[in-house]
Amino acid sequence: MTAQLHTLTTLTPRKAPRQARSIHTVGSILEACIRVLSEGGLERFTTTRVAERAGVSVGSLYQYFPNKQSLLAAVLERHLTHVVESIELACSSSKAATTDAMAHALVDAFLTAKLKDPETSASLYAVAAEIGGAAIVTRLSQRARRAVRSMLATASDRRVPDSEEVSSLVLGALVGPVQLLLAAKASRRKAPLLQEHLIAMVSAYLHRISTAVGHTGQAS
Amino acid sequence: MTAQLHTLTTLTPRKAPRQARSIHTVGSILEACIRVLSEGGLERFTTTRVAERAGVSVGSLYQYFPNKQSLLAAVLERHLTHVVESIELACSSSKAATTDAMAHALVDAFLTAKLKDPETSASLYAVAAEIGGAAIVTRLSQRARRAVRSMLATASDRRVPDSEEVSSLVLGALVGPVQLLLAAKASRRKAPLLQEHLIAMVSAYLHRISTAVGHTGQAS
Amino acid sequence: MTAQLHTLTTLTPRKAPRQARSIHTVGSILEACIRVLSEGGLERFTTTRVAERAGVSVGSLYQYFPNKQSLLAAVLERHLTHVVESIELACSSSKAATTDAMAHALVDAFLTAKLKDPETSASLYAVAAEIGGAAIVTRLSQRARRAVRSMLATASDRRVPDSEEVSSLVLGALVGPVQLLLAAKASRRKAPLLQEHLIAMVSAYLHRISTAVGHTGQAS
Amino acid sequence: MTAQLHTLTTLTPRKAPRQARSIHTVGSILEACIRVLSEGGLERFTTTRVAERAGVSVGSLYQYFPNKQSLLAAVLERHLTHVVESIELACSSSKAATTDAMAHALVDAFLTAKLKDPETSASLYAVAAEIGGAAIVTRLSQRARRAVRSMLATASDRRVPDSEEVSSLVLGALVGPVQLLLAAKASRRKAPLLQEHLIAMVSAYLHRISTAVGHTGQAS
DNA sequence: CATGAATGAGTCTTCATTCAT
DNA sequence: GATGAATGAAGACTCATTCAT
Repeated sequence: MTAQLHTLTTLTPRKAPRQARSIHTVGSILEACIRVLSEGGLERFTTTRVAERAGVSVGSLYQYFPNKQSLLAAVLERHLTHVVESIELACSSSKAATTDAMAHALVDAFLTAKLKDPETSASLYAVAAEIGGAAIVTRLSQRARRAVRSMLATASDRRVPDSEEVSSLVLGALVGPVQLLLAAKASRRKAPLLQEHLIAMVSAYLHRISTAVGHTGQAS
Repeated sequence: MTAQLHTLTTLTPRKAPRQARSIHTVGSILEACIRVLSEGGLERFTTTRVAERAGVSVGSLYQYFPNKQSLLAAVLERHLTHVVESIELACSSSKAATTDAMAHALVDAFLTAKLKDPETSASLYAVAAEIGGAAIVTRLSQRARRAVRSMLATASDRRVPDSEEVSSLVLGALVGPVQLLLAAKASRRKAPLLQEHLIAMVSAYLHRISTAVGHTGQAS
Repeated sequence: MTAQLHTLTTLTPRKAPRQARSIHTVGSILEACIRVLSEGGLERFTTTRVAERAGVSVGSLYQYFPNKQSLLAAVLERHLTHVVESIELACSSSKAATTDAMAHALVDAFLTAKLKDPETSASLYAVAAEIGGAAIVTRLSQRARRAVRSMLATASDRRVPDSEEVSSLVLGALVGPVQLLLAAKASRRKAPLLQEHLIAMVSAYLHRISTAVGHTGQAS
Repeated sequence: MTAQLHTLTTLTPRKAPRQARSIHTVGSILEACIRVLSEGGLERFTTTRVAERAGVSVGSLYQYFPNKQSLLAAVLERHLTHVVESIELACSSSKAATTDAMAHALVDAFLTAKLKDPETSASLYAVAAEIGGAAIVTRLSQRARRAVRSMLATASDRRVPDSEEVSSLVLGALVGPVQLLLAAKASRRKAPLLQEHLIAMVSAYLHRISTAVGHTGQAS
């Protein structure tokens, strides 16, 4: 944890791996990051340990990542990107659906993405809370918000007010409960029940803030 | 960030400060922790710096706290305890109220407690995500859940199903959006709008999962 | 040899040693620097080795010197300051003397200072040639030039043109031969002969560029 | 700056480049050394960087030079050899001339060689001060001394005592001032003035230590 | 022969913790 | 009890050198 981590050094990978061997190396390094992170948290996350776990030398690690911070950034980015892409997919697939269907699709996508590898998700919270992590979170959550917002604008049954607040809140309402669940390490078992309630909550919220449209719509 | 932090040494303060001077010392140390944390994050959090900021020597610091980890634990505990107590107060004050009033009171209490000192709240997320932090979070969130749950059982207008899930979800739904807000460092400005939406969401959710009771109940 | 050494970090000692113990520590660290430098040159000069030789821990070393570079700077500065002060003393003592006496005093002072501890002098050439070293050399050689210049202005027998060039050249003419001598590791033995020739050279040079004054002056 | 540099492995190029391509490669590597040295000093001098700048792979570099040290040795040797050859040429051209002419020719040759590429000269001082460098300097300065000595023996106007000391001093008197000039980075501008003074000094010195010969000799 | 990915010993530097004063 | 100098284990990162392709 030297001072350099705070200076705005490049966090992007040092060289794009072209050769098959390189790709494999980078891949196993990122895998190792996750493993090391799950095992001992951010505190036990050292470049040496990552290299060991990845089966490469520290030197090789530094050939692809300029510093420790960039490793964490890469892992976090990869994970969040996956989650956001799931959300984006769900959102674009649910365009012109009812708000209930949207709530269902969104919750489904988020839970599936987040709980597929609970260990990874859980261990990345610490990374997200770090100095460099916040920026990544902010950037990607914005992408997710945009997706949600443009989906909501197409709801077939109701007119949802088009505000930044709504998508923020919907996503936040998903993030919070899941985080608490993961912190308690009781993920798998409780997931189905959580899903049901989350859908209820999002759906109810959307009803509450929107107005019915079409021939047979009714207010909440 | 050395290994010592992981050995499960005592995290509780070394001695209960009885004398006035001691109480003051401990207080200023904890204040210093917050300041150091806000300034440089967990990464720049060192015992030396805390002692400096607190105006005491490292030696004295170690007289009251057995190790660095215990400092962080104490700060996190103090903060979360304050938040939970606010929630408990709101919950006990709102017993026998309507679910809408409950939603209002709960959101109010939580937002007030969390956004009073946004810097502190924000910097403690990293601490909470650390290995030792999760336990504290889990423990105190349980206390909060219990408070919410027993409040909901007394709702005057509706019968809310008495499940662990509901209180978890309600709290989670508060935690998530606030965390995203704090991460984006846009706390103060957006707070009122967030409050309104959070109340709407919680209230709508409680309506959705509950059934009306009494002479003038109506379905959601 | 990490990148930090190039950034203009503070090279001044970290804290002024007040207590007796501290003074001793700083002293032994500087002594150790010299020893390490003589033994293995700049290349083998590592903070660990210096600490070892000084009989202190690396941590202590870093309590007094912010980084490796500052150690080198301190040693070089100390050595050159000593040499310059010898020169200044000789110059002020020889004011109003003849140019021959001046040449004699100057050469004497310089040789004595430089050859008292030949190992130290020799090992510091590498340090002087380093990035940070050049600045120190330039600064202190300027001080020496000023001393020489103001001495020459007072010559009793001749009028020496008052130019920057002259003092530069005189000093340079001392530095060069001594450096070659030290590089050849044949210092002690050849010193007396060198001294004689250096005096001859400086004296002849001063005669050549100056004009006689007083009742019986004659041109060179 | 690792330990390997000290093991006394061969410092001579690995194979004599016979083929045109090899010659070119070696040449560009040495050029690259100079550039790298000028840019970042000895500290930033790495084999990777040299290879990069030379447009060859590290592997190729190691085909021609057994280790990093040998690169530095080669560059220093090349530079000093050039300087010495200039001196030798001047000395052999000035045989049987007057001491004044000799002084003039010598100073001219030295300054021209040293100040042609001031950056190179300046950056090589650090190399010369390194462990391996001293030997090269000593060896080549001996060659220069020999040239000067045998020139002085043929002076037409004066009888210069034939001692090792004299040539040492004359050369040292050139080296010192030039080094100080280069360290101050004020090379070009001050060069003419320095030249004049150096000639005056060397010439005056030679007069002082020699005796006039022939029909029209006069004392100093 | 050329390449450049991989290696890992070795460096600097920090910081939690202790303990003599 | 208070102090803060001393400790040294541990971590991030570099770079000379090798060798499989």
